[in-house]
Amino acid sequence: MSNQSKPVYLKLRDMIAAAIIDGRYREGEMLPSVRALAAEQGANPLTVAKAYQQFQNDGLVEVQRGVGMYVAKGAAGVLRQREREEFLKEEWPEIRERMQRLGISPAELMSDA
Amino acid sequence: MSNQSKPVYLKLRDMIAAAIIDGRYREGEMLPSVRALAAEQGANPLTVAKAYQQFQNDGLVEVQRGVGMYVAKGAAGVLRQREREEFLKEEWPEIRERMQRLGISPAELMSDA
DNA sequence: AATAGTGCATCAGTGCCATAATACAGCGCG
DNA sequence: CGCGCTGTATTATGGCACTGATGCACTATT
Repeated sequence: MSNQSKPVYLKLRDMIAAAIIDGRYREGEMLPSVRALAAEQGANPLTVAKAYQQFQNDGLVEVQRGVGMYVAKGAAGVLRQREREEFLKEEWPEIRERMQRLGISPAELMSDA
Repeated sequence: MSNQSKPVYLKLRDMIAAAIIDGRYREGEMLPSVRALAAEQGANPLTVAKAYQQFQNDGLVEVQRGVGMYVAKGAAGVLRQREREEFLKEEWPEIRERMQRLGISPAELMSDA
């Protein structure tokens, strides 16, 4: 679902958020430059910048102009907590309702790791 | 998630599909007319027509020109089966991965009815 | 100073979505 | 027939989000 018709900058945003939460981008470390990530992902630098901007506004990354962007202290925790609440409050109720409608029992989903 | 920035015609499509699966629009029964549903939902008749069209192409509703549209026989089953497969194959893996990342255990969500 | 790397702002182009205003075509009923 | 209800086709238009190209401002390094 997330890899289909979703805007590129949102896919990038989720990708970056996941990397921060998972610790692949560690706190205090430098993030990939706009141009570098753009080249790596085959996207436009501006699109990548737009993805980064969301984190700047929330203070989750600190910008040093002419240098680069760094993961702020505590960003991983804040991000995980925020997404957690968002998931439980906004997304899960609809998912649950949908499963109920489609007759999908929770048991059959728990099997694999 | 489904009620946010999604195009109107897709929201209507999902709404109608849910109604058919739940049996609120029963097989053989007449669907709300394009104009009626448009007025009820505060949407444009053309947008409603666009939503209905998806079902016509799949033969899930039968059109009697000048009369109205009827839910085809077996539409509910086909629809539920199709959405079921789509959910299990496309959506659930990503949901599961996300839950894992956020540290949400499936068990705590399945409890209530 | 020169250079190359950062992020950022501005402007423009493109495509999808939604709407509007009509007009047309088929059916049922009085 | 005449009226009113169906769905459908056409064309045009405005809005909005996404994407993109270019150039500028800033910093570190040499």
